[in-house]
Amino acid sequence: MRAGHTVPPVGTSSQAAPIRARLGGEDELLRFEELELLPSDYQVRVHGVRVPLTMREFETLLALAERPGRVVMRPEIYGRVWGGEMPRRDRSVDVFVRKVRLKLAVASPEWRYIHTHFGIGYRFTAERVPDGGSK
Amino acid sequence: MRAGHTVPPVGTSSQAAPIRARLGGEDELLRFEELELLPSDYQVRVHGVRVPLTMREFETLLALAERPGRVVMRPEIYGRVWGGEMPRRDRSVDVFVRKVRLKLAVASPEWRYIHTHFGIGYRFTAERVPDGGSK
DNA sequence: TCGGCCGTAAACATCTCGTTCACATCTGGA
DNA sequence: TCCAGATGTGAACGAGATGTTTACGGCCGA
Repeated sequence: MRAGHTVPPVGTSSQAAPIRARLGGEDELLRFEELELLPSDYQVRVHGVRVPLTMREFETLLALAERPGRVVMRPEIYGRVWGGEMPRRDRSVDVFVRKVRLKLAVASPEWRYIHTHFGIGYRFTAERVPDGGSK
Repeated sequence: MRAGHTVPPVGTSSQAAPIRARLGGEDELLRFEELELLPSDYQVRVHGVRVPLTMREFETLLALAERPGRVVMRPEIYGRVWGGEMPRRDRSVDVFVRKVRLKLAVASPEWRYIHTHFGIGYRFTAERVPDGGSK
């Protein structure tokens, strides 16, 4: 599936297309501003420091980060991470998006990565936090 | 339905036919001067900046933008967005056209996109604002 | 065996948006 | 010019979506 995804249709301002560097023909490296994702070994780093995401958290993040700038609907995220149909009223995606948001906010306070689209889903885009994180 | 729509027969002055760029065989991109519509994930952009439309607002806009230069009657818009018959005296379409107009005016002040045809309906056409916005 | 980590689930809190109504303004015909 | 209907405008409300917190139980390594 990762093979089929396309570059986001529009080159948004600060949002750069992910840099995919092939290392050894297997590893993949996704970069978004301060964030570095290494899908091959479930790692996330900021400034070289590891962000302690669990398996599910990482997969949730990856489901979004693979389509930067695009709105991904919950059922799609669910299918990608948990597999199968998303049960009605299931909140798993929301809960894990929150967990990821928290950990990313700790590691990279100046940036906001996951954005909510009401009634639709979530969108991954690196955007600078307005205030700078003083709050 | 989006598949069946044709380029509008009307060769309005500044109104260019929408450019539809297929990306990944799924995405669709409608362009009208500064406006970019991405039906696949409910996004609208002006100069790369996202216009924060809600679901209904987007659908209302899309119902018009899919037929640029043509006058679309309220019942048709209603059926496309809300589904079913439009109740007598219903003002939903009007209210949402206004909301869309406001947001588009903020994002793209130099252009006017939605035009009223009294007693008939609305027409989507990108037209430059005469004065430049100072009214 | 024990303790900590993790995923799940449920409940509560908060926020957003669609709907609806009331009133203002405009249009076109009489 | 006047009137009736159409359209523009602004705001309040409630339902539902999303955010947040907590508790529970299983798993796994020490």
